[in-house]
Amino acid sequence: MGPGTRDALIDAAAGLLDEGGVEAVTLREVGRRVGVSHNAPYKHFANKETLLAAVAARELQRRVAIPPETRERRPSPEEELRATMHRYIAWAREHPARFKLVFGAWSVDSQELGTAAHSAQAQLTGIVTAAQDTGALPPGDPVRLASLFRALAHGGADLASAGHLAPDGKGHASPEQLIDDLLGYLRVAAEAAHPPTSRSGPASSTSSPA
Amino acid sequence: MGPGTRDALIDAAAGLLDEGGVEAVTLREVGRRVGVSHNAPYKHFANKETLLAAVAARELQRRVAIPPETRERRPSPEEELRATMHRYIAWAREHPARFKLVFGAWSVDSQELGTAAHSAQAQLTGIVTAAQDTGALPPGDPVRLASLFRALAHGGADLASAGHLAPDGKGHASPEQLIDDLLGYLRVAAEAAHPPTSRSGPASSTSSPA
DNA sequence: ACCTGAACACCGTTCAAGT
DNA sequence: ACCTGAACACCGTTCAAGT
Repeated sequence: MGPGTRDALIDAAAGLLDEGGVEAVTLREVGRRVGVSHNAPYKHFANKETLLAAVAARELQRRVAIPPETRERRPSPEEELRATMHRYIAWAREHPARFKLVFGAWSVDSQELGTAAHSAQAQLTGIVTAAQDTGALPPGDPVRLASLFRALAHGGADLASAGHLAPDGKGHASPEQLIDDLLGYLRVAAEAAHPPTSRSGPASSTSSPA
Repeated sequence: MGPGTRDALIDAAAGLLDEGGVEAVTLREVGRRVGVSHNAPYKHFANKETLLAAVAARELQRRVAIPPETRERRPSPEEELRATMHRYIAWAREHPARFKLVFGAWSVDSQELGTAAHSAQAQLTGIVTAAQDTGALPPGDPVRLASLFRALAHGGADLASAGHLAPDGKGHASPEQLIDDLLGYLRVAAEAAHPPTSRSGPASSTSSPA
């Protein structure tokens, strides 16, 4: 069997996606690239949407399971949060078609997609909780705070990729800058919420988990 | 001529867009609804994308020029900003296909689309500046602060419309709540930036324009 | 269990005409 | 100036076969 026709089909679809966007992904061209007939894909996927869902699931799984080497030790949870959001934005900018596919409406509900998304969500929430413990973020529901970052990064990346962020062509506000701005405001808000002058030493000392 | 074939084509395309998303907009079905042949649209638009751009431009123009009656006097610029962002989110939720079309990549660069977008941007920046004057928002570049709100509202609406915001089906964070959260954090940051205890009376007194 | 070839209904777009 | 009808190349999907 060798590489497996199914994986080859997913590979070909992903390649077409990167080259020409989702509308360039054609079952006939996918079959052509793999070297099978134009309807061989129907023996592995129910239809075109199911094949696209498989591409999205693979992309999301790869992103969640980033090799630990590249996740170098960050100096603080706040910097890890910043780096995670910047990575998210860079991914959206470098692979806009994959980004739109993964976060588009999933007509078919793939189990793979759901669990991968949930895993990414949990990972981010963990970083947010750690950043709250160091005083970089204000207290409160970490899931909600994580959603705030995720929505900002998502919207910034989407607007930027469509050219709707900078108003006059000036580099007036990159999505990365917006993330940095939010981190700055939240640090100020966190310090106002529980000032570090209260009783103990430096606020960045490790505290007990929430 | 009556209503004009061109406008009728745009109407039909908008109707199909609302009913079945962008992939339901077909030049042949548009012609069918208007009662002309399947390629009569080519006498009014260069191609399908140009017709879609006209639909997007009309939608954006309508949104920018909201009848002043509905823009009731808000008690403060902060509340006007909140209402503007909530309106944006409600629009995205009620008309997801129009939302995606307007903010998708514009392959054809329509002059109409550009100026309407610029006008919406300027309108939002004005509200932000007013909110800064009342001390509800921290000082700094108002264009950048407006981009922060716009990116958050956009991302929240997009994630919510695709079902990617609430992690467990719980109503854990609506886009509107995220906007409210951001407004709360920015108010705290604004008060920390220039505390109202400095010299003058209540911070909400009208000041000179920026 | 996997693949092929013909076929169907649908598209976007072009072109030669019509009035 | 606006519209029509035929035609072309392309799709997604189905079906009857093949091994």
